[in-house]
Amino acid sequence: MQMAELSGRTGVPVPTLKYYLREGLLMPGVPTSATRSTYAQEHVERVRLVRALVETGGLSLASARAVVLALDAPVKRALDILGTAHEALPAPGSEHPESAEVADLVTELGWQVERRAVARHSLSAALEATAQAGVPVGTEELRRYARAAQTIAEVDVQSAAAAPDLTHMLRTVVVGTVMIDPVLSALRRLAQEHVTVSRLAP
Amino acid sequence: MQMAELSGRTGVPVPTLKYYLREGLLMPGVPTSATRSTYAQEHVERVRLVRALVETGGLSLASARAVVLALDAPVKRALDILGTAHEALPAPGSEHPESAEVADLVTELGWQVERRAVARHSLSAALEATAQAGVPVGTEELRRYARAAQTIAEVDVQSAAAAPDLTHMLRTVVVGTVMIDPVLSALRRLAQEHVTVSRLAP
DNA sequence: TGACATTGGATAGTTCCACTATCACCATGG
DNA sequence: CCATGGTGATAGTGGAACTATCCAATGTCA
Repeated sequence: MQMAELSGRTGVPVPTLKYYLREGLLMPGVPTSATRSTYAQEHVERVRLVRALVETGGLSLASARAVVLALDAPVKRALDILGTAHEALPAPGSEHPESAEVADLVTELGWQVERRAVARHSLSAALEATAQAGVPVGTEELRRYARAAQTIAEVDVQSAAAAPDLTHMLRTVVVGTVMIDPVLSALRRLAQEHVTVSRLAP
Repeated sequence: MQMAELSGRTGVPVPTLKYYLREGLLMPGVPTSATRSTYAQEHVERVRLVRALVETGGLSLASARAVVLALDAPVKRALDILGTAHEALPAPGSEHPESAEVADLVTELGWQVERRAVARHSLSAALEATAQAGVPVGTEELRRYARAAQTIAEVDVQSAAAAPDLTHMLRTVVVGTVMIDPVLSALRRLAQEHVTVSRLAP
């Protein structure tokens, strides 16, 4: 397969594929001559992955590149996978200091989370922003959200554990972490409607 | 308070405030002369809300405007609030057709959700994109995510129900729907680490 | 009173991102 | 053998979100 067919199968225009090549989002094909290369199924999958990350996951091209680079790197131990994944993913508010509220939450729930985990900063920043927006999250609500997040994480980890090898496991964790967020967001809105309707019109 | 002080209190530069004024994101102050207006606390709150929606919620300025317009409109019945909120919020993939998988999920869980609810399309699009990214969500996983989403939605609805009046209720629902997503995302990553660590190193 | 800063309103310019177009040159296949 | 399509390089486009400049009118303070 060469460029035109890759374009046809993915729905991405040729100039854009060239751009992705330049930007390191798509690995080069195998050159068959000075001016020709062929591409394989893995290129099709890569392009589809990039588009999914960008369009649905809301990543910038730069973040998408970090993700695919992480996927290409070899994996040593299962324990490293989550760290690699969370490093490769964009962490909004990573420069925000951790709030006491977050520290309390983590210890109170007995969660085993590194003191320097970026997600602590992200959570602090998100809570701060929510308060700035005029609708602060109460302690009790936060606790209930956290418990729901834990059941979600258990599903995540089980799915990842079902992967046949470490490479697939990394892929499941990285891609899942990015792509399931929109799924959860849509499910939440659906559930909001159900809960509201069943309360007001039982 | 005039423009310079509004800028000082919010940390937003004066030219940007003028821009927000032009774009209808910030309501005009009360003019005290041909070339001067004064701003009040509500303006400070509005600016902070807009910045929170844009920076943390990830909304475009256009979406943020739709949100603040919705907040300014009067509310008639509590039942309309969720509809108003979901209309004002951006719905990724709203043009995507609803998949059979989503229809099945909703009926199977007994969720009372309008046939034409946009969240159905958003969910279909998100699931499709996840599959395109090479990590499809299994039926069983989806069901478990959905149940977790329902507990989250119950917290959402309870928080909203605690509002003193319909205006505050609308505010809680709209802002909460946008701003809690990042909170949940961060909680999920924290929980992933906890679950992983307690599995691998019990 | 007069110097100076600030405001509102208008218009134009900048930066970044994600493409998209064009060009010159080359290789293959019918 | 030459039209078709590929390659790499360079340049251009369009949208979003600011940012800068200018102006005349108006406050503020020495």
